[in-house]
Amino acid sequence: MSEDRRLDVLRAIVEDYVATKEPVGSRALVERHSLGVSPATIRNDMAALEEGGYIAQPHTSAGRVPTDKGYRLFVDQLSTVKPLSSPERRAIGTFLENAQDLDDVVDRAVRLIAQLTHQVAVVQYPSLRRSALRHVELVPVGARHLLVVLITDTGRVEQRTLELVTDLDESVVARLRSRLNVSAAGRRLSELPVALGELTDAFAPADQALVNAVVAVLEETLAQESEERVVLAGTANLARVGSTDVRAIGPVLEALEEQVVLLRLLSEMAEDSATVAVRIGRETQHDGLFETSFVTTGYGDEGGGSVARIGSIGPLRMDYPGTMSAVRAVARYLTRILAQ
Amino acid sequence: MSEDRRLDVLRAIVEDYVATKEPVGSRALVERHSLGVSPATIRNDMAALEEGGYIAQPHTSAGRVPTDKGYRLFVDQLSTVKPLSSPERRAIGTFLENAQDLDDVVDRAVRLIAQLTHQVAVVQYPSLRRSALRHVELVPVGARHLLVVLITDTGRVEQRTLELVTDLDESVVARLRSRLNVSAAGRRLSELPVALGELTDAFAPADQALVNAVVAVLEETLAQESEERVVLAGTANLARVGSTDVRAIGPVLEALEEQVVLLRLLSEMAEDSATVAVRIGRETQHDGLFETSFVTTGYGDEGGGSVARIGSIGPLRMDYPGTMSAVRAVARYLTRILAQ
DNA sequence: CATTGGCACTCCTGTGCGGGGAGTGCTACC
DNA sequence: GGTAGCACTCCCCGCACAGGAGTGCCAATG
Repeated sequence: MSEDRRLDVLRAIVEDYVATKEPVGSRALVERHSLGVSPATIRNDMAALEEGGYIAQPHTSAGRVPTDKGYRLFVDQLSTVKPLSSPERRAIGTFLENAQDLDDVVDRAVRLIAQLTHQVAVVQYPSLRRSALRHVELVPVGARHLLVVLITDTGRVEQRTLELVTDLDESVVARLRSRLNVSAAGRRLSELPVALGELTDAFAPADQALVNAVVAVLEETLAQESEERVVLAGTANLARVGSTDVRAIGPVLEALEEQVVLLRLLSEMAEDSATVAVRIGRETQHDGLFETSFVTTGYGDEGGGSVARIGSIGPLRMDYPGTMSAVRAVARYLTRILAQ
Repeated sequence: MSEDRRLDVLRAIVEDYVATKEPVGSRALVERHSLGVSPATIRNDMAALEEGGYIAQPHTSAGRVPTDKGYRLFVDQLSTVKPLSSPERRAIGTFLENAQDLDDVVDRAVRLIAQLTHQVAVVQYPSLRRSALRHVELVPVGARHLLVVLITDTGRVEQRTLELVTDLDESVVARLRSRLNVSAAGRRLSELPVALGELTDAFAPADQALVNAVVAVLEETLAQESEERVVLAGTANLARVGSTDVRAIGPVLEALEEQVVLLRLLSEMAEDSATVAVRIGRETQHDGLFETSFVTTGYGDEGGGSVARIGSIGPLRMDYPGTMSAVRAVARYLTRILAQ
């Protein structure tokens, strides 16, 4: 029994099942793929694959369906990259080119992925900690409130309101503003604490409370993991005809609304060595996503690490090669756009 | 035949149908509500109600179900306000109190509505045009790009990038910034064009291009209807058990992703005279929402007009009184929070 | 004249049954 | 190892049938 053919059979099963959404039998397999052997032979291979846990049958005398393990093998070794069609490439380019600001870019990107993959798209905003600071603005609001606005090189804007115990002195605020921008601009947010450390000493004791409060807000803002934002699109694709029934999509929607779940997955996948990371079924480690797969990749590369991730979530029986190449293509364009 | 009782019957039908999700027959009606008459009498009333288009039967020999028109009558005349339980009130207060900034407030509010109504929640960001300007910031980015940041009194922050044909002169930028803030701060954005009109004259001819560009960006930003943002939560509630089947929720999700549809509805409903506006079924004028109802109300009152709207979308057979009071309660708290 | 009890009628729903078909596993054979 | 044949399993589909809920109508009544 040839080992190679057995893998061919697995690949054929995955492809057919993805295409037809129905368990695939030995006869259909030899008819649709020129394997050069008889159904009986395929049946032997299938028995071996089932023994190995790569495929399973929903019930006796039904065709076979890939298991999580089967998809995993397919993704790791059997799938070939599927290049996008040139109209698709062009569409990506023109669609993203015309964006106005960061919100717009993110919005367009997420819709684009949803449209290309016909699945749920996820785009993570550029991480605060990995961005560089462009500008800090302090805006007094009334006598005892100060609005702190951060602007990063990726175009992200964050704001915080600060409540003070003493009245504001506009000249102190102005000095602090210019100091902050001198010592902080251009730096990674993760390096900020060091840069801000000595700042306090430059001010009169009476004003140090203000300075410390502002510095604390800055540090707190960039430390907050929770400040990571993700945007979704294409959730309507979950309800496509022929998909699983209604009770299956409820838990998925719940999981997607729990941004915590998505953020955990995204950060875990950032550790993967592969450029395009894939989590299949139970690998997601989350109940609501046991029957879905998650394909992500980083964007906004800057000498190694990426600034955040984008991805697509779909059924176990998704078009892995197509999804992977779509996600990667959009990530490349995104990286290029953000570099400007 | 008493007209009053006929309305009682309609109310009972709506309430029972909402509670049981099943067509309600004449016998069940007399058993569950003490109407004091026999099923036969009720049947006569039902025939009249059906004649009037308020109820319908899915098929011969089934119970009756309210029509859009029936729900409308129920909402307009038959429902009584259902006050929230005091734990609910307290939960709203404490949940919203702890918000940090505008994004946080909006996020909490939308989740809160979703949780209270067990439906899809919608929160619209404070309208730019109806807000007052608190501060304008100009941040040079490189030599020929200028980041324009608007901060409103509702805490909303908007940004635009401006591309210039000449190099920036920092001193001109500084003068423009202070001028802008003097003449624009505290004003309604809708009044801005007037205030900005004469600004150009105060600058040297060489700098007027810059001034005009910035003014143009400001005007454009606040004119853009499309800049209205809405946030959703609770979409998983669409897939609750016992709800309509899977093909019914697809179109709804699509409609919800089309923010345009929501924005149109929200602005239409702002015209309604009632404080809490309701759109039932086909009244939404949108295919995807023909089997849903939309309950909204304004928040952030300022002498008449509200600053934006919040609402909840659910099935035709929703708990209208409960939804209406929940939405109204959250709006009140929101208004109070934003006033600070 | 509104109300009521009775009754025939309609139509949905659940269930059991049988045939057809797809697919498998096994065995004997090349 | 690969192949052909064959018996077996089990799903799916259509169908008939009984049960039941609910209605509409009619005649009787206060």
